Amino acid sequence: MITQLKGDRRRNRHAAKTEAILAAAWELAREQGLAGISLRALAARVDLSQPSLYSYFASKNQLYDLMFAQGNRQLLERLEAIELPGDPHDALKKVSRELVTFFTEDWARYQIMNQRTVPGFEPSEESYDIARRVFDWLLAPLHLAGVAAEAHIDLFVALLAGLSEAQLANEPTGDRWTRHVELAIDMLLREVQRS
Amino acid sequence: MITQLKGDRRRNRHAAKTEAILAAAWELAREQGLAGISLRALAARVDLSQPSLYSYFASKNQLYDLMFAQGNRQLLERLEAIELPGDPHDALKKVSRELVTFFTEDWARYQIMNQRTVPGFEPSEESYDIARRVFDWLLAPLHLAGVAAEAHIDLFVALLAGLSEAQLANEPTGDRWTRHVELAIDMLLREVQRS
DNA sequence: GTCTATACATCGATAGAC
DNA sequence: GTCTATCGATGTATAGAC
Repeated sequence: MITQLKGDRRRNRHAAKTEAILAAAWELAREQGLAGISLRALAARVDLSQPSLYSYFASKNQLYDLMFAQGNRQLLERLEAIELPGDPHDALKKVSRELVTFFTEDWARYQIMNQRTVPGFEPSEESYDIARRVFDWLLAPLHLAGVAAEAHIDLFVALLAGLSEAQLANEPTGDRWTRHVELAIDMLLREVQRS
Repeated sequence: MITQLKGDRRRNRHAAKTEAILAAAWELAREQGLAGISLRALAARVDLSQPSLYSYFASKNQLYDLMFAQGNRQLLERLEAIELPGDPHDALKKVSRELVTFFTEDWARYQIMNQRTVPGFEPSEESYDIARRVFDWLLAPLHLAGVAAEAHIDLFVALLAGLSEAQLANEPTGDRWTRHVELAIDMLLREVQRS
């Protein structure tokens, strides 16, 4: 029983430290780019020696995997917190706005979630499952708004990714592209109705 | 006169070797990712010692800059080679198809041209000028098709970038996203006409 | 121009002591 | 778990012979 409690405490300490390391990794990624994370700099930020990091993840790629999973978990949380308007078109617009806001508020997070930018990195099955859950969640408001054909869903994905990426690549802090989200959804919904 | 010819020959040899180095760099980038280019591996591919590369560019970032410029020059060439249909809508579709084909046929090229993926790299003024010339070239078929408002031009950019990137990130060899290029342009042109 | 040789700092990763 | 020490590879750069 005491051993059990001790085990729990150890697990909690370990999890808390892992959280702190991840937070520092996001900081570094925002400052230096995703590929610019160095394990020595990361260790220094959390008062560990560089080899000690390997008690928390087995390789740099696994650190990226943790970040990928965390990004997708954050997005799922944000989506589930939305209060959806009754009108399906308005609901889809609100979801789209949230998506683009989420993506453009952290360039490093967008990179790891949506681009293939780190040479050797592939998300693990478990982490990719979370990304799948995000996509599945999106299907409900899409279907309610009449966006059900694969072509239209793919256009939806391309539109939001394109607006987010153009914003991030050309003008990280402005809204020249993201302000067109609602216009883009209107356009897509008219296309859906036409067909 | 003879000296002149000799100088020309030397310049030609130098330019030819630079071409070969660039070609090898593209190969490496396609295999290992843009950031995965190592100067030692690059030198080995063109039968040079690593320090000898410095006779052709002053730093790795300048190599990236040469690649950025070459990618944009290739795109401009491809665009100028298009035989444009008389109908402005068809013309814009043909241009869009060419753009998406160009982007999706080489992931490394897309990365350096459109993403901010290499930590320290910024294109030089001269190289960025070529990118500007590409954009300026695109304005003509866009205007002819009635796409003149900034919002609509930005939507055009976002649509093509989004389709290209979704294709490259999720299914590098297929056409699940790129096949919707013409549909996307139809959709955009209807939006333009409406307003 | 090109080479060999060498230097320095940095990187991810591992071995082994405690 | 954490450390020190170390490994091999990297990018960058220079010296000096040919």
